[in-house]
Amino acid sequence: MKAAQVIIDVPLMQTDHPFTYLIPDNLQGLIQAGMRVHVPFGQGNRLVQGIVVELSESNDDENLKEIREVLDLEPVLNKEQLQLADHMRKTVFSYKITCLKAMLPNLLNSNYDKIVMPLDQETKDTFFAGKENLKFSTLTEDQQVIILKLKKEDKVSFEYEAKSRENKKYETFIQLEDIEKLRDFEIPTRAKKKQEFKEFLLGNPGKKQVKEVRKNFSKSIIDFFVENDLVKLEHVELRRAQEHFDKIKSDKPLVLNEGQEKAYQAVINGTSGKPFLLEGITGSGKTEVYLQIIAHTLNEGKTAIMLVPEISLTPQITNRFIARFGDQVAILHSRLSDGEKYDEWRKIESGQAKVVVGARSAIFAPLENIGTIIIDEEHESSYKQDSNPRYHARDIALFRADWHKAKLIMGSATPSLESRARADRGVYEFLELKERANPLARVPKVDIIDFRKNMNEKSANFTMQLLEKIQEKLDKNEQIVLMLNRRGYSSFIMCRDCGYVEECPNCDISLTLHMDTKTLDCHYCGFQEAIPSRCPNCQSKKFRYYGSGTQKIEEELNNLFPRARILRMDVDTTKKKGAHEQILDKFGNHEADILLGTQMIAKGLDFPNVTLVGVINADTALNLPDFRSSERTFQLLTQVAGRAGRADKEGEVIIQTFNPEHYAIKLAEHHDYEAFYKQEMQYRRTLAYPPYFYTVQIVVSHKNEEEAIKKSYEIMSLLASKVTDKAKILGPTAKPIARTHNMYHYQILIKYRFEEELQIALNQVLEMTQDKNNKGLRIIIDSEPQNFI
DNA sequence: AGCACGCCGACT
DNA sequence: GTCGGCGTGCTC
Repeated sequence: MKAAQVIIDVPLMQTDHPFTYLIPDNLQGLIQAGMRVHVPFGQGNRLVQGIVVELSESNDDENLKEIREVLDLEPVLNKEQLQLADHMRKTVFSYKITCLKAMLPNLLNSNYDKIVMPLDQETKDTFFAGKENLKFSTLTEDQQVIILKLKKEDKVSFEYEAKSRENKKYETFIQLEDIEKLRDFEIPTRAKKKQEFKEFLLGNPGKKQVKEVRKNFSKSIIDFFVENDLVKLEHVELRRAQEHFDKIKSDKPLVLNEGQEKAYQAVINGTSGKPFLLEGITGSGKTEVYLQIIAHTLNEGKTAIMLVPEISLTPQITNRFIARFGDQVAILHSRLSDGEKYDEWRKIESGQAKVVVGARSAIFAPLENIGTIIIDEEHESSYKQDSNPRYHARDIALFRADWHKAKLIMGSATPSLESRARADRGVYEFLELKERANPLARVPKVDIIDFRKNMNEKSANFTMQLLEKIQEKLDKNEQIVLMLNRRGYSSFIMCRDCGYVEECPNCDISLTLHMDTKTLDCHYCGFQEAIPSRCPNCQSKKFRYYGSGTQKIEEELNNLFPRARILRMDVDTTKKKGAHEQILDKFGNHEADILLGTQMIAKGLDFPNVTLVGVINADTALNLPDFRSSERTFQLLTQVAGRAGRADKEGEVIIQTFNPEHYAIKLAEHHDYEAFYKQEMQYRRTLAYPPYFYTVQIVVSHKNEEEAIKKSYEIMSLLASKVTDKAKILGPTAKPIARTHNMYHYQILIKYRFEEELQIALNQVLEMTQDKNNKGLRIIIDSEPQNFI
């Protein structure tokens, strides 16, 4: 009999393989690989969603269950995506279903529920109050407990339900059927409203929104005309994020300068099949090159994906794509609602969209015939997903570019060392943009101020130099961007008498002070409490705020420059949907003089009136226990520095630091990426870090600290026995934040070059979690981790 | 995960 | 003597 191989939506090691289901007669011929189905699973035959990965033949098996229903008319995953999932399963150490689901919009995942039905009259009359059935999920927790008891007593039965959440938005339109027929249709003169509607229709024979018509005419009037076949109602599928598109004026390609033209030609004429690394200084006009490459791709009848880091996915950027390519563009944004994401997904899937602009997950866009994939700001660590499946968009891009024989372009002003090194070895083709696109815009002047030598009694956060510059720019009515490097650095509350610092009860970190909500928050587990009025330890009232959160700096700025208008942009002020854009719009319209924010202001903003960029604390990230901290600091400083003086006005940058001699800071002063690259490579070589070595991190967590330690040593020796002596195993060590969510975390880092057995060994480690004497053990395997904190 | 089967303590 | 607690194991 015909059967299908189905991957079940139960993300566990034991179920991480295809299950065989028979295809019942009524579904014969309807099922294809890549479709979603509902299948009965387990002894209770509860319905779960699954994805058909293959059709097969079953010879005898009457032990197999049948597929209950198909959710799609067409596959939602194509052959390429199914293969990609296979590839991911081998490389990212997460379950196949998790990989598959990463490629689908959330709305295509089913919700599960149980319909409860009473089996005897008494139960029906009492608990069900006469109703035929109840939805399990609508009951309170107490009621659910009662139902489970009734089930045991055989007084109720369950029917399992699985429902796709898929929903499309429709708009109803009125369409006039036949104008002659309407004209001849007689309406009694007494029916004033109907007469009026007839006149209205004759005057406006085109298609009209029911929503609009209903403002003047009631539903019964419209129904009367529908019943008499004078008009018909049409349900038209609507795209939820559409309105926005219509407002953007289209534009024309700009003339490329020599450098841009060279890069453009190299890409479109390239035949080697190698990916390109485009290293271009800030303001060198990379985006215009991308736009023209995409235009070329579209001319060839192919499609394109453009990846941008989430924080740079601002209207400023997306509008440029919409202006150039109009309705062929689909934007995938993490701020979109599930419905909006689903609409964009379908626009792509149907072939209507040819250019997809989006953050990390947009790399899975269901485009056919891809000609170009571009990854902008290639070095951004946000391209690596830090939850399952832990994929790097770059790796997915390599797979897809290979499959489609598409051009892959990775661009950055400060490429990741991994990519830059590959360009050196000829794995990537190296392209450079050395001039600014606007020849009038000069490279900003960068001043490094040594914090230690320039203490200021007026302020703990600002040197005199920076304060004077701010005043100077304010006097000239020019704008200022101030960046607070908040990584590993935030405000906490400490008792002056006994030194007590309030810590999270679940995690070993101090709580962060939030003045706006008057609370202490844990940034890891979300724990929140009111600021205590006395020290919980010694009852003293002398609390002091330490550290410099943006809120604190804002307050200080308000005192120092009472007349300056200040905008603050950080996680707290951008939580709300659209808040991000609002703040930037306001600043762009010069409704504020100073924009104060965390790293999010460093990315891709372009404000011509900004002539001063101040970095309040350049080096807080430098001290983090992460081998990429220098690289990150250099990238960040180079990026913010690029924010100053992009138009005709000269820009100035002031960097305050405690480590003025550090190469990451000194080389940022001269925007010297190549020198930084050379120096950092030496350091990576001596310490055997990427790009000289690959890394894989194993995090072992358990509620009980001893258990966590014991298991991590077990895992370490298992792995040690499988790798060659060329691989280096570090740890196990406690994670920098050893406890979060009431779990203890230990990590092992393996550095290696060629280890054939490693992948198999790591999968064995994953299987260990399933062992019954490893209850409560959680293991995360992260290949090429981006963050070590 | 979620459900069934199965083996031990406190109740009619 | 039974009810129901949750530990153990399986899911096409």
